[in-house]
Amino acid sequence: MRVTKDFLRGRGRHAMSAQEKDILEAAVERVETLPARTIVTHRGEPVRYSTLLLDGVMCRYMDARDGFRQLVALQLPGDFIDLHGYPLKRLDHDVGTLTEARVALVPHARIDAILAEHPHLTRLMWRSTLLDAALHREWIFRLGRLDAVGRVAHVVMESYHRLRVVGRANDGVFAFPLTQQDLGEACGLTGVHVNRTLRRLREDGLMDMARGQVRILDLPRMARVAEFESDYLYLDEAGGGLGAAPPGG
Amino acid sequence: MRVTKDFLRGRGRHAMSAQEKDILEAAVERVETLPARTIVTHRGEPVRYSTLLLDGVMCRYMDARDGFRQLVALQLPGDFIDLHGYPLKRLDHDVGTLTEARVALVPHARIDAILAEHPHLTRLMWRSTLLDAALHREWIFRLGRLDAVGRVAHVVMESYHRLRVVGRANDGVFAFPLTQQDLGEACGLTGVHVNRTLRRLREDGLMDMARGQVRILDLPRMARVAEFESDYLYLDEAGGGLGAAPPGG
DNA sequence: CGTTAGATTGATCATATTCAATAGAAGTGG
DNA sequence: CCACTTCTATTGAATATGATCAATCTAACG
Repeated sequence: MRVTKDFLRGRGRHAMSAQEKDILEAAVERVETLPARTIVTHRGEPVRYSTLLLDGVMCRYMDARDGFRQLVALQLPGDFIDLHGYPLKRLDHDVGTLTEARVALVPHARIDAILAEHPHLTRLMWRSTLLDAALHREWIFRLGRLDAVGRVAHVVMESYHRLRVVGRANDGVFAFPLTQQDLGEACGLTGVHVNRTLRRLREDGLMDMARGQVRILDLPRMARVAEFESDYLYLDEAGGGLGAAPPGG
Repeated sequence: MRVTKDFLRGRGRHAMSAQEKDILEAAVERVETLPARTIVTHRGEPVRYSTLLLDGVMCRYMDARDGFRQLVALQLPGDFIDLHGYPLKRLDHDVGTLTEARVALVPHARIDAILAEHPHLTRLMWRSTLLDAALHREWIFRLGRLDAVGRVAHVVMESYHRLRVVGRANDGVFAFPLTQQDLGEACGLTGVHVNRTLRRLREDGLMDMARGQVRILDLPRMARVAEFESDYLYLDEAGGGLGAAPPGG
């Protein structure tokens, strides 16, 4: 199985030529499996590799003084997690696993080579980091403008759409192995309040989350309470949207 | 005056060679002045130019259903505002001015040329978009984990540090022409509550904001209540941090 | 079958919102 | 320079939302 199979899948990957896929594949140095609930990169330390998540759920987060943490991103299969670390050389946040995770490691030196020789592939990698930035913005909106119900519904909707394009969700059902505490850390809420919020969503027939599985029961109403519009995910639309066709295939 | 004077100033610009500065300068098609409180780019519409902010304050924001808006970024002089639009081709948010603004426009076609020929400069531009992403993450933290006092203090501290590196702030004093309403839209608070929060900060001797000017009176205490650590701004530190020296200069 | 992490519920408290009114500052036209 | 308008800032009272603290309860697992 090719390790870059899910990278940018459904989000601009069609613009990648077969040759470019090979180049990216060859940039992977090795594949590792990380245990659940492990810190992978600490804020501030120099990074020399970027990580492509193959399976599992990881997160990026920042710690507050009171011991609580704030997730700033949820990373799902296909995400080139810390490609940000390539131009930045160090990260401003921690990276960790939530579940056991299988990752492919790409040394920055090999990315240098891609930059020097493959402008179109460079633009795709650049693009993938900007998809992250777009998610960040939506998270800002979520935290700044939505109430608890909206926030929880929003994370769930976002995760659903992202998992669907990489073949891990269908008909509103998907594995979502976060605790209510984790969800709270993503939504700026306490775990207790997430619990009450989930009960509300369940009683209203919008969704249901139990034993690591989410079932969205009413997509239109979920979208409404979450003020969710999927355009910010840049899922492939008719006409593509990446400009010029890729070279070489 | 060269229009790219403030681009990446204090944030990795030292890694740019004289030749690279010329190339970037030449990529500018024209300079415009935009009136205050104007929408520059609408969510979803295709973008063909990216905008370098020379003077003034602009913002990126998203609208909520209830009519309120959430700022997702505050753009200050030297910012290459919507370079994000280059790999993405359309934006997921609106861009507008808060004050009158002077901007330089760079056609995407010219960025294509830079990508094809200047990998190091490409990495710098990529980097500049990732500095935005780092700010986004900090905003998520701010909204998710800080109370009103912390949030307001945090925006102010961030703006101060950013304005200082482009020579627009000194000794804790700087022009900051946002209304309390604007500040609320950045902090996920109502304008009314921003007012009460500013009063608190003033009465506690931390800072003071009036008639478009901020005076930070106690930097250490401001940093504490805002849980502010400036590392995420990637201000130039000893040793640089951009890896290999630039070519050609 | 005990252990443990996570989920659930209740009671109380803190923080920010909402609604409403008033005050002040800046800009406009006479 | 003043009257007028408008936008912004300020304050109060009532309300709503989510946090905190403290118990259970439940499911998964050795």
